[in-house]
Amino acid sequence: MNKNLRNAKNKLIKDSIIKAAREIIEKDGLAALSIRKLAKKVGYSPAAIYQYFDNKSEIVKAVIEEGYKDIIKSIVAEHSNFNSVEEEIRFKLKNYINSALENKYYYQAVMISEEKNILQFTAILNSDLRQEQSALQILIDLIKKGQKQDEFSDKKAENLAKTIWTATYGLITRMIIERVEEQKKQNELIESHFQLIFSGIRK
Amino acid sequence: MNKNLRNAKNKLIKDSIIKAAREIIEKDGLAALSIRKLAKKVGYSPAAIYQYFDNKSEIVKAVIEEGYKDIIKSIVAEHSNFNSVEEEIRFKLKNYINSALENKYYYQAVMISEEKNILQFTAILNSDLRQEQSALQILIDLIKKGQKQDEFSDKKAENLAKTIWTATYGLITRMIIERVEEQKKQNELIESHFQLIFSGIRK
Amino acid sequence: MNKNLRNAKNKLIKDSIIKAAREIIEKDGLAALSIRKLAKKVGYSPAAIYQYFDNKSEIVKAVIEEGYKDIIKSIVAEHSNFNSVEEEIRFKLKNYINSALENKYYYQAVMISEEKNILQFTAILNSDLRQEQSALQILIDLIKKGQKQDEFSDKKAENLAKTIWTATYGLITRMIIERVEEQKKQNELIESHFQLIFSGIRK
Amino acid sequence: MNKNLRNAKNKLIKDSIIKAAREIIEKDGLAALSIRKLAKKVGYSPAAIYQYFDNKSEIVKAVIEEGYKDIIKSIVAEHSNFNSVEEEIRFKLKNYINSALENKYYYQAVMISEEKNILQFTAILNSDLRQEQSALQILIDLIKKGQKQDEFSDKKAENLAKTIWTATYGLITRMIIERVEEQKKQNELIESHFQLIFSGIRK
DNA sequence: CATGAATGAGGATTCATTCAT
DNA sequence: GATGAATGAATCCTCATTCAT
Repeated sequence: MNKNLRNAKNKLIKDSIIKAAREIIEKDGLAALSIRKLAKKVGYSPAAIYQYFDNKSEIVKAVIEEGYKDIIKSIVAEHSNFNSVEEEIRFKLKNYINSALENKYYYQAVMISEEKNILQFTAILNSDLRQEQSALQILIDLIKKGQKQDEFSDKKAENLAKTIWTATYGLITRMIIERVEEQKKQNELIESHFQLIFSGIRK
Repeated sequence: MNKNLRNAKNKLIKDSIIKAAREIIEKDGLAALSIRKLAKKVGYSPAAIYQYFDNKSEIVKAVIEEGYKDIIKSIVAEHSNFNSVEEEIRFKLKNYINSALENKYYYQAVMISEEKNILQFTAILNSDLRQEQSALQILIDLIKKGQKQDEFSDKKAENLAKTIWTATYGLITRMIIERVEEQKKQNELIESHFQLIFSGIRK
Repeated sequence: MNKNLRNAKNKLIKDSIIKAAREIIEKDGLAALSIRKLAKKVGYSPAAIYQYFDNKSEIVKAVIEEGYKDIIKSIVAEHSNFNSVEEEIRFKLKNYINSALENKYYYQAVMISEEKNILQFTAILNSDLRQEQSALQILIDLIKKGQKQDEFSDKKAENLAKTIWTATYGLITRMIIERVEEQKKQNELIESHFQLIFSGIRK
Repeated sequence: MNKNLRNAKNKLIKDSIIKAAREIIEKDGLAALSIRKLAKKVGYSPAAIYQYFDNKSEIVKAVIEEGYKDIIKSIVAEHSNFNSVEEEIRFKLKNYINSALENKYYYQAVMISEEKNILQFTAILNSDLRQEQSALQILIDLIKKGQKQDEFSDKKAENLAKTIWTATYGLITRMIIERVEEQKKQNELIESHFQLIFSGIRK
């Protein structure tokens, strides 16, 4: 159908805009994203952008949504069999960390933003802001599972999850800012991080 | 000497500019710092600012350089007698967290910076960058003390310190970004954070 | 005939565009009329509009041309029996004023226009421009009637009519611009206006 | 003094901006006034304009204020001895009308505007909007004077004044729109207008 | 030493209009 | 006939920076 074709084409262009926006953010930070720069990168006039998005903030939202999905995927990623819940959480957090480190500046730009649009995806602590709770919720569920299996101690799962999450965020961010890029060093830090966490919650 | 006098005066003015800039950053965030606003606050013309700093980014650099010391002070602050090393660490970290939360935007601006001059103060993980290791070193020393007193388990003190530090940084940063401002909520999160850490290192 | 059919259809669409434009003007003022808004309202694409009108100003012209007749109708409206000519004039002017106030922005757009096509309908003073003199002529005739019946003084009827007309136009326009919308206030002003006029022409 | 000189220079430029703005308005209407056009006309960059005015609306306000003063002056203009209040009012209104006709488009642009900034000067009917009531107040005072001297009938002075004013506004506006430019015709219309008014209020 | 004046570049949007399809 | 896509020009406004004075 003609209409389908058009929709597809439309989506293609939308995607190319999002991609360009993401690249700008990754390279120069969220603050550097301007419609003009974006349009130039995509090869359109600034006005043309508005045919695909209502305003800048819609673009930002789309970029984040799109991009955050990727990061979240890493934590949702199923894996056949784990010997313990700890192993499962380790595996998922590791995935998340790697995924974040592969998109350093993008991750940072996104996580630092105080725009409502974005906080709705990134908020961990403030549930008033959060809309999609997937990431945190998954962690909470896993902890509860671990508690049921008598693997973890009986602290409030939500608090544990939040704490683990902020701690992990801190680790990732410092690694990015301080340019810890050597695999070995990264792994050492991550391992140390996990050890602290899990000796903290293990029974 | 004439020259000395001039230098002194020059430094005085530079300092007043830095102070004003810091206040603006703290009040409205780094993005809100403009030369015009700054000049107005200092009582000079925008052009005059350029007699003391080459450009805006020099000012930002100076502000940040100038001020991390304040934040660090909070952790050095001596306090007479503690019943345990844990108590001492809790006390100092709490001080640090409070100090950071009292200077939210400023703290964030400082900690996010990737300038070498600044990383020299703020780097936790990358010892190549760090020059003055005070903050981290204090924590390492405390952990070692706790280990000697058989209070803490025998993991590598430096790694523990780094992990605690990045975790704490993560907590602070998320509280700032997500505007967790209620005292009660803050304390709950901080307590949860401490519990995880200390059950992780306690013997 | 095919051609006739086509023409008819064409006119139908043109009319729907004009109608939509008029509604926009009436609702938000002439300045708010944009092709996009118009197209949306008619259910066409902006580009389609250009198949029926060369450009925006043609549309505006058409809207205005189309519609003054409506306003004029209000003054022609017959009414059975009046006790005096004054009463009749009052009745008709009141009708006219109300009709104008019900189409505020539209009325204003029409009356302000300096297009020849439109002045042909709206001109009061300049008889060179006026073609259809209905509105003014009616007033002139009424005044003459009043003079014959010894109700009005013997000034030149045409001048009186023009003066009454411009005065009424002034009243309406100021009420629109200054948003005098309360019925009571409107009536008070209109009554005061009539009193001045009629004590000016009564014998 | 240096400062005085600067202030004077500053005022000169401000005035030149106002003058240019006024010319644009007179030529193409208020809607055509843009900062860019204005800057070009004055020979400055758009940004420079903002050194003299905070924003566009301040400019518009200044233009009106400045210009409306001129028009108002005409009505305030003292004249030695009048034989009657009627004569005085006639004289002042005549001045006002002439002054308006000398600045046709400017007058129209100003009087048609619905911006609060401007209505504050131009509002006649709606005293909520009006701030500087000079023009209307003068007329009210004159009417009261005429009533005291038993020259005018005892209708409510404020209503009379408003009615006279809106009527006069209507006359002026129609003369402008319909391009009644011949002196003789203008005078005839004005005279007819005055006759209606004064036979309406004379005792 | 200080500043007022000036600017170019850039910020987000909106608009009338065109043109290939 | 109709439209989606595209654009250039315009809107107001802000900013860091420069320079003559």
